[in-house]
Parts: sequence; C-alpha cells; structure tokens
Amino acid sequence: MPPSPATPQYRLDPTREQAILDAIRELLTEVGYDRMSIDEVARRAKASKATIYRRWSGKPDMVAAALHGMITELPDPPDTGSLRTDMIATLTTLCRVYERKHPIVLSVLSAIRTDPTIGRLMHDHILDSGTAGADIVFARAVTRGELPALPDVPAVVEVGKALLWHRLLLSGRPLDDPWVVHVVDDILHPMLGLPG
Amino acid sequence: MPPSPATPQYRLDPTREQAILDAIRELLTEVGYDRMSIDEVARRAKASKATIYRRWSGKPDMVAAALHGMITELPDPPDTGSLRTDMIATLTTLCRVYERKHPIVLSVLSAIRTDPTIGRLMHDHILDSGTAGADIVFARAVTRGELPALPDVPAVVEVGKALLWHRLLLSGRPLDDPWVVHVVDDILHPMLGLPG
DNA sequence: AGTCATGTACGGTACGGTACCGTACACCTC
DNA sequence: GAGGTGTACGGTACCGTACCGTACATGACT
Repeated sequence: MPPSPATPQYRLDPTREQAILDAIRELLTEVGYDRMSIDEVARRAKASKATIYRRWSGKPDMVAAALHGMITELPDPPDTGSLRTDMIATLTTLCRVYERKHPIVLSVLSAIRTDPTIGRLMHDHILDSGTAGADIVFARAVTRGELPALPDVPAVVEVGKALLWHRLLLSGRPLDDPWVVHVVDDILHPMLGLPG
Repeated sequence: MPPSPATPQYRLDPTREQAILDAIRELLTEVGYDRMSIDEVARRAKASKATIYRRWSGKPDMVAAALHGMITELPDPPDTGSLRTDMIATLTTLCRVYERKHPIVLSVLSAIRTDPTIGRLMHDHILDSGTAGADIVFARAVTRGELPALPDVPAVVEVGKALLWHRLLLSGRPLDDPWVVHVVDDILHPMLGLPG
C-alpha cells in the first residue's frame, strides 16, 4: 500500500494545460486575439477541443488564463557607476522585456473593447512590471551626489513607459541603443535638471 | 462638332461612396477591424455588396480608403498670455482630437500585423497631425522672454504625444483637465528648465 | 424639341466555399 | 465503471461572385 496519501487521483493533466496555454500565447503573438481560433490552439497543443473546453468556458477565459504567468520579475538594476549609465542600462533591459511582450499587448489591446476583463489583466500582469528599479537607480544617484534630492520618480517613470510604448506600438521604429541614449540625454536628463 | 473627344464616362456616384466610407469608419469604431464584415458595411450604407466590390478589391483596400479623409487640420493655438496656459490649451485641444481618433487607432493597430499598408496610412493620416502648433507656442514664449532660447521642440513633442497615447491606449484613464495640468507642471515644465 | 435605344450603376438575392464555435458521443486508460 | 480524451457533427457567420430587374443619364434619331 502506498504510504503517501496523495493518491494521484488523476486530475486534469497539468502538462496538457501548460501546452495549451503555451499554444494560446503563441497564437496571440502570431495572429492576434480575434484571429486566434480554438481549433488552431487545439492543433498546436496536440489536444482536442473537448480537452480545452473542459478547462475553460471560452476564448476570453482562456486568454485570461494565458495572461497569468506572464509576470516578469526584473532583477534590481546593477550599479554601473553613474546615473546616466544606470538609466541607459535599466531602459535597455526594459526594452527587451517590452519587445517580448509587444505582440501580445498589441493583440490584446484591441480585445479590450470586447472584453474589459482582459484589459484589467493586461494592466496587472503585463504593463505594470519592471518599473520598480527606478527608485533604486535614483536613490543611488542621490547618495552619489549626482542629484540634489530625489526627483519626482513616478513622473519620470510615466515618461519612460510612455516613450517606450509609443515607440513600440505607434512609431513602428525599433527600440535600439541610439534611441535609448537619445531618451536619456535629450529627455530624461533635462527633466531631472541635469545638463542635456 | 464636339471638340472634346466625347468623354461621356458616367462616374460612380460619389454620394454612395461617401456613405460606404462612413459606414466603414462607423464599424471600425464600434467593433474593430477584424470584426467588421462587408455584409454589415453594405447594410449600414444601404448599398449592395456588389456596389462596394465594384470600388475596392477587399477589406484592406476599403479601410485604407476610409483612413483617407481623416486628416484633421488644427488651427494655430491661440495666444493665452503665458507659456503655461498656451501649453495647457494646446494639449487640451490635442486631447479632444485624439479621443475622437482613439477607437479607430485601436482598431487599426491590431491590423498592422496583417496588413502593413494600413500601418503606414495610420501614421500618415492619423498620428502625425496636430503637432505643428508646438513651434508657434515655444517661439512665442521666447519672444515673451519666458524661455532663454528655443527648446528641443521635437523632443518635447515626442514626450507629449507619447504621454497622450499611453494614457489613452494603455492606462485606461481619461484625458481630463487635471491630468493635462499634471503633464504640463510636473513633466514639460521641468523638461524646459522651468520651475515645476 | 421630343422620342427612344443604349449603357451603366444601383439594390437585392442567392450561391459555393471556407472557417469557426461549442457539443454529443464513443473510446480508452486507469 | 468513472473520468479524461479524441472525433465527428450541426449550426453559424462570413467572403467574394454572379445574376436579376430597375433607374437614370447619355446621345442619336426623328
């Protein structure tokens, strides 16, 4: 007799579930929310639609589940020696994260109209991550003596996020290094009262 | 004797064309690009599908046509007496314009992946309008003596547009007056080297 | 001028074909 | 035999095209 009372009690296979969620994220990235069909999800996950519908009630439900587990915890930004290089490093890291999330955000964005729940999930799990490092960077700059006092960090973060997403979603141009340097030197530095 | 080489050529009725384009814009606003069906366009425009397909080859073509004629020429910003109030007035005007365009931008955004042409049209006809007034406002501030020299206007415009679209598309919060004041006082003013 | 044949655009309808949704049912493994 | 799984199916929505009969402007002919 097995001593573990954990009689496996074969529940819904979590492996399957993960495969399905991966397929959903894949399709969201590739074709967007509206054009993502359940048939195709099933095909990619090598599962049947019945298997899918046993778990979730419909497309919004599935996508909501897929958006969970996309929270990305960023490590604290490393001390590069100066505020300027700290900001460049932090922004560059954020660029890579946003670039990865970009297709999904784009897909889901248009679905907000149809399903407001999706919008909330997107904010909570995708958009609001990766901005905690700013406090650290600016606090470090104050102790270094580069800044006379802590700036209006939320405002700076607001500008940074807005610039990133605007560039990514609307301008159609890449989040490359020269652009990051431009943001830091021509926008953030002046905003902090430092020489451009 | 007819000097004109008899170009009889009845044209397609421009009235009908306008009704169809209006219906397209309506549906783009209401349900988005993907969920817009030609049948529904025909129904709303009180036209037959044949009439529509006689003019355009398919959905991308129609939407492209509908995006034309959405260019909005803004009047030069009025002189309100100070740079701060000028900026607030200009931004407020821009807010109203963007709010109107917002649903269509949202719809079309997700279609960029499918049809890059749409993306180009959106930039040319929707996004790049309404920023010419900035030059006037800042030039006026210089002659008033409020600014020592002309600032980096493109950078300021970049920040303004990014903040507006970010707020509108991603934050889900309204472009209301307090927010505009916050942008001017907490972000643009510091960026210009003025007291917040 | 008045009449009429002609050509075109029009709304409406119907169709074949495709893609998708959500479910009923049979299978198959524990 | 109980429960997860795969297949097959009905139903719906949409696309793009073809065709009908009609309305109307044009241009020729009387």
